[in-house]
Amino acid sequence: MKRVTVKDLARLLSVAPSTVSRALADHPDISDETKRRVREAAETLGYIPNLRARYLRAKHSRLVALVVPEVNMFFAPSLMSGVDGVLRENDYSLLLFESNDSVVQERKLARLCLNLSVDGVLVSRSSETTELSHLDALADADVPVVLLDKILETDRHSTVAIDGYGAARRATAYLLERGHRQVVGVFADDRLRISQRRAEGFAQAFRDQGLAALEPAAVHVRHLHEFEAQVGAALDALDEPTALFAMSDELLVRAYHHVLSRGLRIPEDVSIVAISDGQAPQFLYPRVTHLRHSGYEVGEKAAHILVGMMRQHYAGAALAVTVQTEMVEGASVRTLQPG
Amino acid sequence: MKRVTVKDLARLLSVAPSTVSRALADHPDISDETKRRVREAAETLGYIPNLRARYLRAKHSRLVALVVPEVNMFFAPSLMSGVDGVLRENDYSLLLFESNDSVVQERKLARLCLNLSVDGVLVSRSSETTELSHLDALADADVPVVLLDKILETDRHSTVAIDGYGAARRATAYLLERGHRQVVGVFADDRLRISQRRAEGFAQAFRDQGLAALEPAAVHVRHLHEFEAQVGAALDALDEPTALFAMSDELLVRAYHHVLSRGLRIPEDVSIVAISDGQAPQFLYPRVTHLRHSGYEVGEKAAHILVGMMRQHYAGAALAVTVQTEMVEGASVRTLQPG
DNA sequence: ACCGTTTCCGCAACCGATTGCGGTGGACAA
DNA sequence: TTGTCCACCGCAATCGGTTGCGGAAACGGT
Repeated sequence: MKRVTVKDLARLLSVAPSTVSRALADHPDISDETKRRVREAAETLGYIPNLRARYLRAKHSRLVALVVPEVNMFFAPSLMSGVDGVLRENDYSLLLFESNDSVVQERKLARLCLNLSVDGVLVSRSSETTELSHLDALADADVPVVLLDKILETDRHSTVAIDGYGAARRATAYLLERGHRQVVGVFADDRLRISQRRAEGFAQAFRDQGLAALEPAAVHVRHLHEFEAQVGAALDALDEPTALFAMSDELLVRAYHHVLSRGLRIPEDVSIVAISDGQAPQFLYPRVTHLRHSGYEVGEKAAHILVGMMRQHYAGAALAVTVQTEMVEGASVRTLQPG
Repeated sequence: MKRVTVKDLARLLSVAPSTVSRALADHPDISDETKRRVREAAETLGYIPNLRARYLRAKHSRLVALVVPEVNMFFAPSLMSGVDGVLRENDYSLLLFESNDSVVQERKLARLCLNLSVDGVLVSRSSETTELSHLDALADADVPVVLLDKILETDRHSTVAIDGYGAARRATAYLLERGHRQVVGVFADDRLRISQRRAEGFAQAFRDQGLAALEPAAVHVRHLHEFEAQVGAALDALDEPTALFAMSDELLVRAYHHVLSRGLRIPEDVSIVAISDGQAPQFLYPRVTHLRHSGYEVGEKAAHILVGMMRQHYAGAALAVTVQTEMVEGASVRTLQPG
């Protein structure tokens, strides 16, 4: 069934397409009688306005692209929900792209965004991405870009991310304050800024407690399939590890499984804390004490900033928003008796 | 910075826009010399083709909408990845929409798809959706629709879903064959076709073993916050429950936590099996025996069918694809000694 | 020298809308 | 009667491309 267009309506009613357009838009230049007739015809013929045509003319698309490294079960869903909610409220539609953790792909996608003339782009960078030059083309074309979650320091684009440093520091302090000394920190790829920052927070917590002498055991897991081997080795390297810190949900659930499969109990033998969005800690047993950061909130904030930029056709300077985390106590940490 | 258009290039080179267009498309009517000049100019001026304009003219959009009830951490991510992969291969872009489990929203989104003239739609229906009339408008406009995962029987649209009935039946049989008799089945909202089918498979397994007399204990959890109460009651109602079946990951992780928090051990006190996409069973301890169905595969298949339909501008009859599940043994089930 | 082919390119319409500007016709005042 | 104003609507351009058709120039053959 061919779609009905403004021209079809115009022909049927023996008026000009422009009249139909204006009538539908309730323009004051059109008489009530004509408006009525046009609306009626539109209704009975099942006229469906073509937004793409309208937007082409208006030089925008009301499309926003979200580029993520991969849609994994941790974090991505809540982030996407946050973004989606804000965009829907503002009548934007969400284009989802996966970069599969490849810069090449990320570059292609940036290009595609330009080709589709999206109004704005949200990027969570791939692990391969070490510089942002491929986003320059977007900025050059006046397409606002906001980096979220997995960001890179930059003053060209606004960024939204959690305070990973602070969260790691507080989480680690939580363990140290309860007498833990033999702590293994589990981090993701050390080439990621996000991992580096959290590892710094981890180390800083030791210094805060005057334990600088204690070399903190930090493991950086580049590939998940090496998890068992790496974390296992780190655990073995310590005399008697009593606690473990995981910088993300993904690492937390693996650490959880690893610890239990070693025959160790939580928290009797090993205590665990993590940085998490709070879902996994809920269904693991015992519930895991964690510094909760809302992916939803990160998505929302980033989307809000983007919407603002799109509205004002580019606002002022680039923002660098940091989302704070909140401590949620579970039952995964034991307080050690001194001695 | 204003974007360079075909007309700009044409003006600069003193040729017609049509010539530029054809040169860029490598049309045989254009001389090599002209093609060279055009390409060079396009390169130096940083010409970026506007796909929306091109597609408008071509009467398509290379946009595919994916409508899901909610982007939760279970299932949705893998499904989306599967869809995304296939679409990307075929040069379609993915529009993601959340219906928030509301029919009203689902209806609005269907309308939006029409307004944006997407080339195809993938729908996982909301829990409120009991009939598909709001999708008729799409079909009427020759927009192919494929239902996936959370489907509804229909002969108007193609569907892709897993064999929930068979999976539930096999999973339950697995327990019964190992001597379990006091089995609690945990299901989602009983108004969902998907829950009903799985509950049927659950019940059928009992009949298969000649245990029809044994009234199977099936719990339907409509709202997650009632989980503890409902499943707790079901467990209490049995003399000595020895096993539990969960129809989804979401229910599995909650059941896992619930069982452990009761002080019961897995599998010594309670055995667990589930239908799952295989992620959660990997990081729970012990690993959970499950019937694995790949959300990725569901997404892929649905996307493939859709692409086929879009290509041939509507294929033949509606397909009803059923994705089979595969048994993955963990260590969550104990074999009971008779007596 | 004449005619048929090629080669190469431009005109103008089109996709489906929106919008600036100009024009017609009627009402009404002078 | 003439002028003015307003209500109402259409023309044509525009967004940024693609494409059917036709035509000019060059070329080749006889």
